Amino acid sequence: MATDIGFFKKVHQVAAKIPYGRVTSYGALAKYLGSPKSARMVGWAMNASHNNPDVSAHRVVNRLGLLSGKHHFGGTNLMQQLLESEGVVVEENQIQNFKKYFWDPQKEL
DNA sequence: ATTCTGACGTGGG
DNA sequence: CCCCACGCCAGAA
Repeated sequence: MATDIGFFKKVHQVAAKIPYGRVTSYGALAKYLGSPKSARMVGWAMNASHNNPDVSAHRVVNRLGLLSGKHHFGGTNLMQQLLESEGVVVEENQIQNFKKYFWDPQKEL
């Protein structure tokens, strides 16, 4: 049923709305979904989002702006390249001016 | 069925 | 400042 939306699906739907050139954190998404302590699941959901072309998992990083999930992007610096191609500055696997690029679903959605 | 692990975050010592 | 433990849910062995 379409009403059977689980945590993963919710994550996918929100993640799919992350604007171009913006990033957010797993915790922020989790919090928006009503489970601030389920940040891990958000990351897990990203793993499942490989089937969802609408979900850009590379725009989701941990709360420090670290590309913690880059190892799941083909195993190379693909994630960083994608971000940089969107105008996001990434250095040492960490997003610079993270706060500036940060997209808060609670605030902007 | 049980156990462990995993793209995290917060809190306590 | 650093280290450890807990919570959360799903999937794999």
